[in-house]
Amino acid sequence: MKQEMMIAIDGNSLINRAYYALPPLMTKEGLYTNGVYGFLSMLHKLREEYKPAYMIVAFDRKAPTFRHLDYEQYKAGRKKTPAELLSQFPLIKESLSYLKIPSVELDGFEADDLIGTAVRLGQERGLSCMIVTGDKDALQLVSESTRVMITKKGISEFEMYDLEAMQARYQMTPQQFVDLKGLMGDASDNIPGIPGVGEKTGMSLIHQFGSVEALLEHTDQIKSEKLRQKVEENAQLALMSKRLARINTQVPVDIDFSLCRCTQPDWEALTAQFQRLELFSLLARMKKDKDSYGGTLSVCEKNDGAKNEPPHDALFIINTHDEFPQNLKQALGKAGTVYLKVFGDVNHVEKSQVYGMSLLFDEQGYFLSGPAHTLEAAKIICENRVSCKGHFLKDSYFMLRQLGAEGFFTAFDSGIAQYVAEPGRSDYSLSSLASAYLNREIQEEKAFYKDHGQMDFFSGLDQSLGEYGLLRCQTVRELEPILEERLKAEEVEEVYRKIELPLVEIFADMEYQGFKVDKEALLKAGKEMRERIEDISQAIFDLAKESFNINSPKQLGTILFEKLGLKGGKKTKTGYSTSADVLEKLKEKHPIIPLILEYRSLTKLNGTYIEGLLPLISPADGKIRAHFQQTGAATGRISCTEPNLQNIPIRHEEGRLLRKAFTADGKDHVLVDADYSQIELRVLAHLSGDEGLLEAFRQGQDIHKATAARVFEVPEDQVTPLQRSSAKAVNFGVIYGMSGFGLSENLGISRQEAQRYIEEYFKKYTGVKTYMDGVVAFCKERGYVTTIFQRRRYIPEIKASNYMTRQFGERLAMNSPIQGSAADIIKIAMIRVFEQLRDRGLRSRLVLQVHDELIIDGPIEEEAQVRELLKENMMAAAQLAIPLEVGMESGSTWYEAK
DNA sequence: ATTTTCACG
DNA sequence: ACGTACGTGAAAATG
Repeated sequence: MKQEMMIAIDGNSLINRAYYALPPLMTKEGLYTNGVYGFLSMLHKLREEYKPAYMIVAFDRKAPTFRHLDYEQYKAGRKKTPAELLSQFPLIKESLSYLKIPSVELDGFEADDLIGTAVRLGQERGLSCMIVTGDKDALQLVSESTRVMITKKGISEFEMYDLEAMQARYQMTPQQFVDLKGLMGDASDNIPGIPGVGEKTGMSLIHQFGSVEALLEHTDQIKSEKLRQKVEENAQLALMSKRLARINTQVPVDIDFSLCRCTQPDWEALTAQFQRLELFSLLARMKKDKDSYGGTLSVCEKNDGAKNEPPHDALFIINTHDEFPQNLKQALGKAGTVYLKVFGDVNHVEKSQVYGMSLLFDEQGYFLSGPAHTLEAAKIICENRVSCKGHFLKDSYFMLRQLGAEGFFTAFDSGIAQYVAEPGRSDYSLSSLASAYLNREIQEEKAFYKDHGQMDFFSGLDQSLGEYGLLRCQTVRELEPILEERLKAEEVEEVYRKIELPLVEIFADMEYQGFKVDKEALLKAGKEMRERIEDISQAIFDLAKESFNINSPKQLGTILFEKLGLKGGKKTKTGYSTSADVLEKLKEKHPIIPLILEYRSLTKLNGTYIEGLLPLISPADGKIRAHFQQTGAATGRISCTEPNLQNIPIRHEEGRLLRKAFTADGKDHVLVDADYSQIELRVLAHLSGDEGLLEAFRQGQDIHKATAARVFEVPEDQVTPLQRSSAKAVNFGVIYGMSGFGLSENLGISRQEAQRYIEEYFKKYTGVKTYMDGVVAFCKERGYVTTIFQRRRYIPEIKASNYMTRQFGERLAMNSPIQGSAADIIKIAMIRVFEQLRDRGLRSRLVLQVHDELIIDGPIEEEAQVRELLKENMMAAAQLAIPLEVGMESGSTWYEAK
């Protein structure tokens, strides 16, 4: 029979190695986990590779050890363990308890001693032993039946030492290793040894004499006079160092080997723990290797574990020249659910080219080659209201919409699900989810195309695309229960199902519709602008008496603050700030300043809004089709890219004129633009229940004026314009999680003054103050904040040790529920508006959302209906403590409709 | 790839 | 003594 093995691990050593070897990892709750992850990965790998029968982990204690009693300076000067690492110890110990691996620690002893003792006891029971540590001290424990694994590089490379390897590397016995350390000491433990003796000298002395004691007895035989003197002078140090270095294998500790015996973990507790620590892939790995964990496994347990390999669903390729199979038509119509993915080059300027569509339902995969089959299948899916599931279905829907299919029922979207569970991530790709949750590496779509060159769906490449599509569908299917469970656990299912999922097709449709643009108007505006830019540049160069790149903040800073000697050049890491608010203050100081401001404004308009937009206008129909990013903002807002139509100028007339180029789609059409009035302050009034704020809204007051009257203690009809605009800034400040500094910067007043405004505000709106304090306290306790509709945002920053970061976290905690609730509300309104337009058979369409504003393009004859429908649904989207108010304009261009 | 600036809510 | 108002995206310069 093969000898059974015990693995004994130096916990502290391995956690330290893991912590320093891996980049920082943080959960959305703010827990640091790189040490936990690295440690448990190593543990799993060891278990997998060596299949030990017993395992044990030893830890150091804070209390002084017997070595400290011997030598006060033992381990003196060690750096304090960073808090980010310290916090991971309890997490590891908890995990070990679920893994049913005992951890031992004892006041007065180090992990080394406990390991030495455990190994001795193990040997007495006839076990072979393996010690795992990063500390070479343990080499003294090597024996016939014990080997030592020393971490070498990162968390996956170890170096194995048995008697043979020790002989080869050091030409000495394990016992002599203690002697070696007696001579050379150990800087990290502050063990002195003999000054000037390092590994080289130490080893040669050991080779010559055998031990410290023998050396001290025969110092006359030392060849070098200098060395002899040093050894004699430091004889006591050497003896003490040797004592310190010797591991105590006789620690009075009771080790219960029945508890060390490897067995199945408490999977339930371990799963919960690993989900909290977001160690999804490690969990998957452990479950996959369940059967190597020892103990007994019931049959059913064995089957649900490993999910690394996708199941073998049958794959059918339907080529373009094939007839659309009759049986597929029927089966698809009857399918309750289909996982789908459309392949093509998604194009918002030219028409997209569709390669084909992957489907997975009833354990069968299909690849429908070419647009004709794809459209036919899509129509069946829509007509039969088959539940659609996929990853970022918006992209598939967009292409299907272009082909002519609409009316999908979205039942699961893994990208959106991950966003709701964890908004604010930067990567929501299927490959990242597959790797995190399933421990499966899959290619990104782009990488797939790169590997397979130009797609040619009339040839044999369908096979590989079909296989890839099936794999994607399978991966989504496997992610589904995991993500659904997560959404349930986080209580965000409602927001996901009722708000986010219905929006998937709506954004696809809005992208399909696009916004009509008057290209000629843009070209004309651009021409004028470039002429003015030319003139202004000349004037600037004349004043500067040299020409330079005005766009370069660096060059501009040099000209302004060095050559022209202007003052006030402050901030930024790299040099002078030349931002508008700095220049604004210098306006009167030099005639070049206003010119630069004008230059900046014009180049911005021309570069971003004319040159930037022109290439995005579709030659086919003169429309711009933005990309709506449903996972773009951590608060629940959407973002908009390529181009960003959510930041088209409006605040200054010069830029606002560009909105004349955004038009209704044809002479018989009109744009209707509806916006919420003060939605964020209304949300604040609702959330805080502040009587003053609520009353102001109930009475339909000008909210900034009302705030001014209270803060400055003047009757409302005597509020000056300056007071009103200051109060407006204060109101914004409240929403942003106001700081004295921020307000003072914004208003250009002193910090003390700004602080007074804030104090005055909170004195008058005590409900708001109480609410803000409450939401921060809630976040500190739970790690997240919620919106009215229970959307969550985790804010790890709020527990940061860094003051600035923590303050930032507090501002996020104050702002996110407000911004997020407003985002929820307009999203709900969008869904209702979209559905009603469809149900009433209207031809008007949503074309844009700008956070508190919805824009519809439609036939003039529908205008009255659309206006009513918009207002009704926007107002009814949420029942707050006060009514929501909606403003509305319409016109043939966006300029007029706003 | 990062920084600065500026457009919007 | 820090060095900040919240949420985005695009363009241009610079490392």
